Amino acid sequence: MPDNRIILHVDMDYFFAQCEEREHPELKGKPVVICVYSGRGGDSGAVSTSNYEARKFGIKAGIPISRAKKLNPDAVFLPVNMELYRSISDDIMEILRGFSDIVEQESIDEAFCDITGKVADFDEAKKLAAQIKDAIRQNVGLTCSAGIAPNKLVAKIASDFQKPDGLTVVKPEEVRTFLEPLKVTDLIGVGKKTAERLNELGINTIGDMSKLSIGELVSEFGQAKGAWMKQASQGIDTTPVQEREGTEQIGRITTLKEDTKDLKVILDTIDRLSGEVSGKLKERKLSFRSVTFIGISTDFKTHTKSRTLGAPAKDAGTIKRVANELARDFIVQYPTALRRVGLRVANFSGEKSQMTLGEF
DNA sequence: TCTGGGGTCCTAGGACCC
DNA sequence: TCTGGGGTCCTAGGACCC
Repeated sequence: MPDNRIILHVDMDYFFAQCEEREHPELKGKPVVICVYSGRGGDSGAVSTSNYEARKFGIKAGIPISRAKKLNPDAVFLPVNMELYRSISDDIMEILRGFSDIVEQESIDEAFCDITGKVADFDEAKKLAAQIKDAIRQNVGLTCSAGIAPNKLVAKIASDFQKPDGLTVVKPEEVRTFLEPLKVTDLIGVGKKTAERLNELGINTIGDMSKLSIGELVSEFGQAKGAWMKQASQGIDTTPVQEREGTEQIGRITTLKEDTKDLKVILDTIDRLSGEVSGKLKERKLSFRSVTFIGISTDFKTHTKSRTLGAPAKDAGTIKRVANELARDFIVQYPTALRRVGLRVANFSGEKSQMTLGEF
């Protein structure tokens, strides 16, 4: 796929917190912090999202709630309300579908649109993006940031470039100069670990990275990743915008009231999670073939035990039974206290979304 | 100041098959 | 004494993302 495409990335601004501001207008202008409480009592848990007022105090996603409270005790702390966010997300995706034939929802608050067939050039694309932003503001009452570029990789970086309520266009001839000064972690797919290794090699910016040979990158990061890094650093990305086929896995994970090695506590928790997972499977009319037990030890290391069944299953009983066996095996193998336990099913069959026939 | 919960994608080694 | 090559599936773990 040559890069003569026009790709739009839409990213909602501080989504969860903005949803709460919409529902509770009295919150506007105050620092708002959306929290995931662990259930261990008090302020145990982590920050999921915060609005820009809260970010001024250093309150950002991932930090402990207790720390956020020290940074600003007067901020408004709210628990996540996923149902609300999901329904608002659905409304936003509907609007995007009205403007673009191909919409790939990337997460609850982000999507790519391939608007190549909708506009003649990047100037028209910019006008269309402005219309989309208006439509979302008018109909949903939220602001977002948009990025337009010849591919997904650059469009995503562009949407993040000016926030909130931004609109950034990167034309094909501007891609290299746009990327050059940015940090390597601005490339989606380059995280903390990869950045550390790059920094050790004296590579800090995407421009630095593009000067490494493919051979150097491959010998350091392996064939697939190295080759991808060379391309990405030059702003080359040919992955198509595609409707997602449906989810690949469904899981539930929870923090235990206290760290434990007690098999009974773990099995009781697994029973509860099995029920929740099978409920989700039922909604989506899916059968699974593999079950994974997830144990996170007190040192925050993740361990898994999984099993693939000979034939697809869909009932809560099977999940419960297999998960129980896996949990027992796990306890024998890792005689370590657990902080969190989880369950995941995958290898789905059943109501896969239908093929789109319109194109043929 | 103690650290949530939901995902996707990739890798490496071993089993197994032709 | 030396002993192919390719493919797929499964398990466990890791990096990364929101």
